[in-house]
Amino acid sequence: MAYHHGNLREALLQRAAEVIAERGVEAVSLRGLARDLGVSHAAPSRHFPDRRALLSELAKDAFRRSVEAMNAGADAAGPDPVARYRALGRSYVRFAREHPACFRVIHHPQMRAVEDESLRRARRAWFATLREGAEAARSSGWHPDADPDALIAFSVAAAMGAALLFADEQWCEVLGADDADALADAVLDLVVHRNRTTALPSPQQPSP
Amino acid sequence: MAYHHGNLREALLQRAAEVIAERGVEAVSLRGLARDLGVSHAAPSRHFPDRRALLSELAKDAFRRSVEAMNAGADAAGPDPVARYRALGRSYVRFAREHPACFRVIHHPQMRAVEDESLRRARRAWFATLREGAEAARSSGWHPDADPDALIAFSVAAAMGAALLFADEQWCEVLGADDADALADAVLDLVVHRNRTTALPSPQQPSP
DNA sequence: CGACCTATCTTGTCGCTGTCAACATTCTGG
DNA sequence: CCAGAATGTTGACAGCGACAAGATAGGTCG
Repeated sequence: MAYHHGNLREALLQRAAEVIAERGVEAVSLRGLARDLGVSHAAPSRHFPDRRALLSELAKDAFRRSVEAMNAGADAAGPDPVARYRALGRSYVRFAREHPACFRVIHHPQMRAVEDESLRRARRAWFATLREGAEAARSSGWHPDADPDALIAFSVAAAMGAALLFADEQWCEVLGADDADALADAVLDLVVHRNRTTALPSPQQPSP
Repeated sequence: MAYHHGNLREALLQRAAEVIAERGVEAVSLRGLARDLGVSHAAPSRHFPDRRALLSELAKDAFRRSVEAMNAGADAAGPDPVARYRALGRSYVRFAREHPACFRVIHHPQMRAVEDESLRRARRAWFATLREGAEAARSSGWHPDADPDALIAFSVAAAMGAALLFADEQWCEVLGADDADALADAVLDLVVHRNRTTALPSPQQPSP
């Protein structure tokens, strides 16, 4: 048995993600992770000064991966900005559903108080991705008359709210969603619904 | 000094709400509350078997008060179901902004796992309030062609997302909202925006 | 009045946690 | 090869939730 674990840092992050997925963020304890990995109770402190730092690292990675997923979804949706914007939101909700641990740690109250600048940057990058998508969609006929700031705030609220809802088993049950993915898509259709009060210049759009 | 506190239960709830507003749900500890109130560390256990029970009680009360606020807002908005529905959402966001402790405890991850039946009922009552408002609005011309279940889910997602956003100082800053209340109203306008693809029968509506 | 009962609060204890300090081992670069 | 950095261990301390046993107050009924 090696004295050095070899890759304790990554092992801690991975095991923490498992614990979060199984029993929530609250159930993550540095000592518990150390036990699970067969190292001494203070070993994690060599890689993360405190519990928050570990969760912060997880959150940072979760933001990065969710942005990747959103961009990939948008790219797969083709050139139309509104379609891309819808795919952005859809990808975020899917990401939240497929990676509950990531989503939970991102939105955990404890993470709101963290000062860590790199985490802040990750959060801002996520926001920027959504904002740019919303602005492009607006330029392309999505609520062209609305206040841009309001549209962005609406986008963030809808994305977070939908992800919160559909990543939560209890909420899905309350909503009576047999097929949560389908219901999530229907909700996104309502978000992205083109505002027909003004004529749309863009010629090609599969009427929703 | 009386041996009996007299009204320890209420004092605990009140102090816990203060702590949540100041430092978040995580900062609430039974021992800390006991210290603040000048009683012994085990005194709270006579009124709440464990920490969860205290938070659950706070959440229950928060649900009750938010439903009251929503109903009051709707009643003040007059008879038009769409206007009432919009007021419902607006009142919820305002409630979240004015009572951050209530909102935080309601949506705290730890509260999702609670078995307490009375808490479940309180949550369902909140949901029912929003659902009925959404269904009435639909009957009155709000997205009449959309799937009712999707409309309800959209309503819940938008309400939770908007409240999450506008009850959070950091998010308000990121959104660049000088006047968060005004921006929240603009977001709600986007949510409640009448779908003009179908003619609206109702005669009186202040076009947004 | 006094015995009793119940609700309430206190004291003491246990195991868990995060965090720090001191020490041990392994790895690595010069 | 060896000094220092990186990594892991051991030990300790305070704070926490939770439980058990005992103390005190308020009321009830003889």
